[in-house]
Amino acid sequence: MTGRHSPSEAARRSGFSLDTLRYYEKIGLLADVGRTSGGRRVFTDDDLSWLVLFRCLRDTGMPIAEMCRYAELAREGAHTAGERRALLERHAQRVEEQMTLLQRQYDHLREKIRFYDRLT
Amino acid sequence: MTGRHSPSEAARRSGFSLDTLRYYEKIGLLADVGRTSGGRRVFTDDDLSWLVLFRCLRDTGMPIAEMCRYAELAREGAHTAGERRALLERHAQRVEEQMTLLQRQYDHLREKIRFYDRLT
DNA sequence: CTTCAACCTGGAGTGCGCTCCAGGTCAAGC
DNA sequence: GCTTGACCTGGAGCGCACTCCAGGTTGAAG
Repeated sequence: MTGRHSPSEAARRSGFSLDTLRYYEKIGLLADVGRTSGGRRVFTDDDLSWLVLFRCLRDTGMPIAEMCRYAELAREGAHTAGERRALLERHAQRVEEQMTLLQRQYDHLREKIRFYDRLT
Repeated sequence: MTGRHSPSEAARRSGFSLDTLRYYEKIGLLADVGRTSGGRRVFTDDDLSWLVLFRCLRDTGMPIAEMCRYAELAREGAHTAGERRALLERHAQRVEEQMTLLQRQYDHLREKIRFYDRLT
């Protein structure tokens, strides 16, 4: 149940590269990653969940500094839950704006393509 | 009718900074920008249309190199219209994928926020 | 026991897209 | 004529998020 995953598996399942996983650990985004006796990383299911969240946040354009802030809050304990929620909510609102803009510019783009179609 | 616009106006209307406008000219994205006798840039309505298009392409994540390619094709004349259309179509398809991913990750994010709501 | 792919570390390098700066020029309003 | 703010050039610098590298270690399979 409590799965133990190799670096390459964590990379495959999260969509991050091995270098990125190491980088995320180095900057303190991913803390306390376990090791085998030989020094190799072991990712728990919990680590995997964090990576999936990071994937979500990165894909929606959150800067790494803000993900660090979120992770830090989580490490501070349950009493930061409100602040964490607020951070995510603010981000979600930015994403909504981003989606609106993207849709609008996509429409412009399609319009432009139709212009070429009328040309032929 | 054939408007002549100052750099600051072009910046305001396109959403690019003055430095970015100069940069776009330097790399050849925006070609043949007019000058006053004193050496100041004068942007035509046509230049403005290009800037609006670049704004659209940038907002949808097209790399500058690809915008250069597009602009170059346009300069080559009408016989490149098909290739230009294809370039925009490929880009539009990438944007669609981007929108799908963004929507999916936004849903995850909202789910995560609901998790905090159930906590209180 | 050997092999070899996966993994390790610290640190340097990369690509992108601007952004800033110094040191000057231009032109509209007083 | 003077001031002042917008503008000019060439080139350096920056922030972000990785990505790559050298040189070494580990551990499962045969």
